[in-house]
Amino acid sequence: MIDVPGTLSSGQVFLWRHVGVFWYVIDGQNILKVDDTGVIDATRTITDFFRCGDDIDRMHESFAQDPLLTELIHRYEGLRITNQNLFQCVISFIVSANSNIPRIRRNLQDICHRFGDKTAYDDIAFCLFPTPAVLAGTDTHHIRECGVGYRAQHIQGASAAIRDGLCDGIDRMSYKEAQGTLCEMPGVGRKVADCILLFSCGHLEAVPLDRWIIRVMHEHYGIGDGTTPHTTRQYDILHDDVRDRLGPYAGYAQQYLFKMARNNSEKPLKW
DNA sequence: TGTTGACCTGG
DNA sequence: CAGGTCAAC
Repeated sequence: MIDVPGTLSSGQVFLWRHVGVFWYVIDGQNILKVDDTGVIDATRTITDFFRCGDDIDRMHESFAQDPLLTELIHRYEGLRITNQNLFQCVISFIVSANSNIPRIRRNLQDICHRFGDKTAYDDIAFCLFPTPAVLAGTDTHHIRECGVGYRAQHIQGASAAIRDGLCDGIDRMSYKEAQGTLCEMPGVGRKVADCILLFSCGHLEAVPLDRWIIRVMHEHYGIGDGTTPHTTRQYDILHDDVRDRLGPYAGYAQQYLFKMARNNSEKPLKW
């Protein structure tokens, strides 16, 4: 069973709307229609957005020696890792850098409204995510008008790289190979790359080390010092330690821990 | 290789 | 400060 609202609001995916009993998810040039059981229809292709093939039972077993994760998989039962459109995922997490979730959502919505094709589905108006070619051909001055600030340059550069085929065949690359490819794009460092590797390339060993996770790993596991790594080498060392500790489903574990950290935070979450 | 700051925007 | 990245010492 999938916890659809819980998954959609877990900070992996930003462009979704709740209308009546359905959720509509913008995924590149595709719109997914989702109910509480999962994807039931789409404008283009029905994709396995919620990764229904993942062996959740096996994941539970791999967490058996970890009391915290064992508790969290029950508290947040049904939380999934998503499988998103690559380009939209790249831009989403470039936009996320040094920002916050309410603003990330607003920025991405603005990008769709200004540069994406308008369409209708179930008599509801939507704007699709723009194509790489469109954003690559847009002056950074106009991209900035979406409120993304200095990231506009990165968005344009990454769009051009993808339009020119940089990421072709990335699904067949190893974790390290794909990481190297992704990090060639402006605005994509280790953390953003891990988000893309996990949410779009199916690498469950990818663990995005953001401020929240770094804090949790220090406080609950005694790994790292709780401060954000500032060099790639530092990030890699910490990543190896975290991955070793969380196991083969480290990416899932990260998502549970991220959810916990945010839910325990002082301020009420703004969705 | 390691260290330091700047960087758009808005809550 | 916020789900980092980049570039100049």
